[in-house]
Amino acid sequence: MKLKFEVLKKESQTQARLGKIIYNNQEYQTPMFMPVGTQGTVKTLSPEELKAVNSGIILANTYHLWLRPGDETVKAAGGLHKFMNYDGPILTDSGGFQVFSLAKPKDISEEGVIFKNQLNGDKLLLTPEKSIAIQENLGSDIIMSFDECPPASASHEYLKQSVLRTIRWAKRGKDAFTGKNALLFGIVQGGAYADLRKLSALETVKLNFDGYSIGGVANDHESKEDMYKAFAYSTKYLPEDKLRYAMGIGEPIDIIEGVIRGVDIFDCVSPTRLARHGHALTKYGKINLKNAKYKQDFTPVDDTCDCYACQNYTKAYIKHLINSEETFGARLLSIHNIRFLTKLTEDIRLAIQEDKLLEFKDEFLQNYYGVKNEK
RNA sequence: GCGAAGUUGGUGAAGUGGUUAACACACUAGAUUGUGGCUCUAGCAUGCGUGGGUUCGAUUCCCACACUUCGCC
Repeated sequence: MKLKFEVLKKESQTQARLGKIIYNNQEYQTPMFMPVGTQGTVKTLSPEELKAVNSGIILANTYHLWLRPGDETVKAAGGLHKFMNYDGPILTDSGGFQVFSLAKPKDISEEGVIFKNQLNGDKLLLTPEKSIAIQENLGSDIIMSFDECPPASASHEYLKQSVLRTIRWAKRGKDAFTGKNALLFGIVQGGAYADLRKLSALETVKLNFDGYSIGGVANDHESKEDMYKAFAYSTKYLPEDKLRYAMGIGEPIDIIEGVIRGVDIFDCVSPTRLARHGHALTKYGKINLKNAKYKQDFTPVDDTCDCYACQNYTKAYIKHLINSEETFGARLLSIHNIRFLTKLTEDIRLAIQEDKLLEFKDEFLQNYYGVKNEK
C-alpha cells in the first residue's frame, strides 16, 4: 500500500510543519526521526524494541542489500517487511551516498557508478534505473533517486555539474519507476550555494516527485551554518504538500534547526553508532559511559527517560557491559539513544502545536549544552 | 646450604656507556551525522630491585645485599 502524507499545521514563528503519515492503517506524525537499518536490521534491536521506542519509518540500504543477500532473495522472501518481520514503513537509500563514500571520481560516469564489491572484489555497475529496480524488489515504501553526493568542500563549478547530473539521473529513475506501491523522492543537492540549491530544487520539482530529500549535508566537516543554509535554500522551493527529508541528519540541534527550516523527516546512524561506542544522549548533553566517573554510578543514563534501559538499568552496569564488549550494552544504549531522538521529535511536535518551537529550542539548548551534568 | 638464570610502567616485554627508555595490551580522554560493529587521535615509567663503586656521564660495566624461578643436597 502507498504511504500517504498530509500537513496538519504550520508553526507561526518558523517554517516548521506538523504532519501526518498514514501507512498500513497506522498513523505516524512528523517531524520524525528515522533509525537506520542498513542491512535489514536496526543494529542490535528487534522490531518489537523499535515499536517500544515509538519508532516509525526505518531505513534500509540498497547498496548493502543488493550485495548481500541480493534483492532477488529479499523479493523471494516476500519483500523486506516480511523478510525482517517489520510492518512499519521502510525507506531505502539509493546507493547515492556510497558514490560519495566508496567510489573514486574516475568511477563516476553519465551511465552510472562502478563499484568494487567489498565482499568479493567483483566490479559492479549501479545506475539510476538499476537502483530503482533494486529498491522495488526490496519492497521499499519510500524510494530514493540515485544521486551523486559530492563533498561539501567541492567547488561551485563541480557542484553545479553534479547537480545537473543528479537531475538527469532523477529523470531516468523516474522513468524506470513503476509507481505501484511506493513513493519516489527526488534529491536536492548544491552544497551551501543558494543559486545551486535553487536550481536543483526547481528542476527536481519539475519532475514531480512524491517527496523531496535534501542531500549533501553533514559530510566533509561542513560548518553547521552551511548545513542550515542548505536546508533553508532547499525547502524554500519545495511544494508545501510533499514530505521533505534531510538525509543523514541526526544531531539533536541539527534536527531542531532542520524542522525550523521546514524539514519533516530525518535519519541518522548516530544513535546506534554512538551506542556501540558507549555514548548516550541525555537531556543534559552527550555522555561517555566509558568514563571512569561512571564506574559506581548506580543511577539511570537519563532519569527523565522512559525507555527500557533507563527504567531497568544503571550507568554502572551499562558501562560494565560496554567495557566488557557485551552486545547487551550496545543494545540498551541503542534503545535509549533512539528513544531520546523519538522523544525529541515528540516534544518538537508539541511545540509546533503550541507555536512555541523557538522557546522549546532555547530551553533544549540550555539543558543540552548549558550547565554540564556533573553528578 | 650450594649452583645457575633473572629483577625495566597496571601487564607482557624491547633496549642502550651519552639529548625525549621501543612496541603491544590494559587504562585515561577525545572523535564518529543517507553505518564495516571496523576504526581513528591523544595521553600514560623524571625512571630500569636496593646500596655502593668505576666513569666527564650508568638502566646499561663492577661489588655487596634483597627477592624470584629452576637444579642439587
